[in-house]
Amino acid sequence: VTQAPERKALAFETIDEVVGELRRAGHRVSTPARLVIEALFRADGPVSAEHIAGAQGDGGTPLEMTSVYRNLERLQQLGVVSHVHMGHGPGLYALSPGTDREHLVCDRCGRVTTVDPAAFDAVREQIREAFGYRARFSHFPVHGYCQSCAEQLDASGHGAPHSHSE
Amino acid sequence: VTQAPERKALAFETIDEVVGELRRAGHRVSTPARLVIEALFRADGPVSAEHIAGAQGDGGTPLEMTSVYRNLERLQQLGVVSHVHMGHGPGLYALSPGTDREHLVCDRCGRVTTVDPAAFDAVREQIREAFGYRARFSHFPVHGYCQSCAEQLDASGHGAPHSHSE
DNA sequence: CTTAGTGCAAAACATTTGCATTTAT
DNA sequence: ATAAATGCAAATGTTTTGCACTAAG
Repeated sequence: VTQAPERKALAFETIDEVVGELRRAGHRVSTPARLVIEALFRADGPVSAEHIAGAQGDGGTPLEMTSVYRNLERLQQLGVVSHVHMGHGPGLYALSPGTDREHLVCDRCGRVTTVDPAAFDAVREQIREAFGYRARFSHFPVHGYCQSCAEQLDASGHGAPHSHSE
Repeated sequence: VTQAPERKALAFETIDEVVGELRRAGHRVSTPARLVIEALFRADGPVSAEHIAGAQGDGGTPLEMTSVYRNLERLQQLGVVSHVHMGHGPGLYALSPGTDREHLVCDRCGRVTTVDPAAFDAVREQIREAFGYRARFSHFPVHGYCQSCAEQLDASGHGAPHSHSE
């Protein structure tokens, strides 16, 4: 299933690197800004703005949501951060190449399968050939039916009797 | 690029068919319910709840949003309707197999390319082989970079300098 | 008759905006 | 000193919920 990696867009490895990127772009680096960045580095996957607001290492005052959003926006503009949507919840933010986790969600049973991005290389390549697009399946999860649900549906005749509301 | 179709889940062709499906499931069919269904049949693509509320053929009172949502929910439960998300706007609803339009959106220039679902058959097949999933790329658009943006980014070195905020 | 479905008002939720104040530079 | 970024409050847009009332069966 797994293909050759070939990752390229170099990730930001340290907080200072990101801070530097901010300054290079003419931004100031305030305390909330730094805390947002720290939270992103501390996170082990995409996290919500809310999570970031409450996630200071020191147990200090939670960040203002406003400030979190403004910082995330700024960081996204710089390409340092990107966000994904899982289901209908809030957007989830992560340091840029960190969002590269592909999710397959079953519209019937709700099962979520997380796969290594490399597993999609062949698919991505095919899309590139067909449409010229460099697809990235990480912004939104890939929806569909998992094997067992697909089989059950095939058996039962009609279309999509249930749907996990998602 | 295009593969053999092999569509299967039979669509609902008439309003009465849908009404019948509702009753079969033990639901009553009120005037708002009927108007929502009519609006979906009248629509030529996925439409927002708001659109449906204001879209009666007769220029009567607009539907209650509440009622529209409740009916859409019910219809989704029955598999008659499904919804998709385009960008960060409201959910867009359509009669079930009607949402089968694949969208490629460029994260940089915002360009949206709509392609026939058949164009994705090869990709879908590959995913089926690799993960057992029957993928459906229509619930969320496929994100990525269009050819020209990808080329510009390749040229300029680093990761993702802009992003259309999406 | 019965109760599913409605209408209306209000809440919930994620996010954005305005503006006076703070603060990084 | 200057203007970027904050904090707070209020608005936005989408969807959900509570509840008394209406109407579909």
